[in-house]
Amino acid sequence: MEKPSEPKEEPSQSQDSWITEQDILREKLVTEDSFPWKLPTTGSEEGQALKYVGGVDLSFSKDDPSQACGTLIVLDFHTLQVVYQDFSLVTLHVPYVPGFLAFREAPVLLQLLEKMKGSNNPFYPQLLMVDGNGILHPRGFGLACHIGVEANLPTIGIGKNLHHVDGLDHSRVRKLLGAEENSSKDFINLVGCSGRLWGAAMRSTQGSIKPIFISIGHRISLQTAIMIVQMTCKYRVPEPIRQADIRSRDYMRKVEINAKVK
DNA sequence: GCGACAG
DNA sequence: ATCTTGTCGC
Repeated sequence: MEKPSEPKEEPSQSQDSWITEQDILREKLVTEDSFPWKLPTTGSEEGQALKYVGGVDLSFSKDDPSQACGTLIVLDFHTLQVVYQDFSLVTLHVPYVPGFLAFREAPVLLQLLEKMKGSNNPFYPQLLMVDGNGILHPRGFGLACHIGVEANLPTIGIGKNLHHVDGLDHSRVRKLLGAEENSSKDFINLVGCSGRLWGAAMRSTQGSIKPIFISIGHRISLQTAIMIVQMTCKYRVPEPIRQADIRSRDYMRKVEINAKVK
C-alpha cells in the first residue's frame, strides 16, 4: 500500500538536478592562475596591479530566517579600506542543504555583482573572496566555484568551519596542524584520504587555535590564493570577508529596528 | 544502517 | 546562519 507522502518538504528542485547543474558548471572551472593583473610583490612592470578585492556574504534576520541581506564589499588591496559596499534584502525560498549552499546564496550575490558591473563602476573587483568553500566540497564545486564560474571572476573560498570531505575531519586536521614538521608553519595542505589536495588550513593570526579553510574558487591557484589571503588578514578572517560579514549584519540589524518602529 | 555535513 | 556579557590581554 502506498504510504502517504512523508511530512518532509518536497524540494522544488530535486537534489539530482542540483548535482547535474554543478557537474555542468564544473566543466568550466579553472584551477590555475588566470587573470590579467599582477601581485604587487611580483615587482613586474608589465600589466596592471591587483587593486580591488571584493568580499561577499549573507546575514539573516533573527526573527524570520527566510529574510536575508546579501552584501558585496570592495576593498583597496593595498590599504585594505572599503571603497564600495552594496546590500540587497531578499526573501529566501531555498533551504540550506550541506553541499548545495550555492543554490540558496549565489543568486543574490551574483545579482549584486551584475548590478555593479552593469553600471561600469570603476571599483568592480578583480578578485572575489567568498564566505564558503571552493573546491573543498563533496563534488569539488562549492559556492566560491559556483560564483566564480557564473560571474567569470577569479574567486577564493574561505570556510570558517571544515566541511568534511574525503576523510578530512577535525581529528585529521588537528593531526596535520600539530605535526612536528608543520608546527612552525602558518598553513598546511589539506590532503584527503584519496591523496587529493583540497585546500589549506591556515592559522591566520599568531597563536590562533581555530584555523580558516582556504580553497580554490575559480581562475586561481591554491598557492596564489594562500598568498593573497595572508596579505589581507588583519584578524583571523581576511578583511574582505570580515568587512562583508560585519557590515551585512549591521545593515540587517538596522532594517529590523525600522521594521519594529513601523 | 547511522552519523557527519560550508552557511 | 542565529540565540548572547563580560572579560582577559596587548
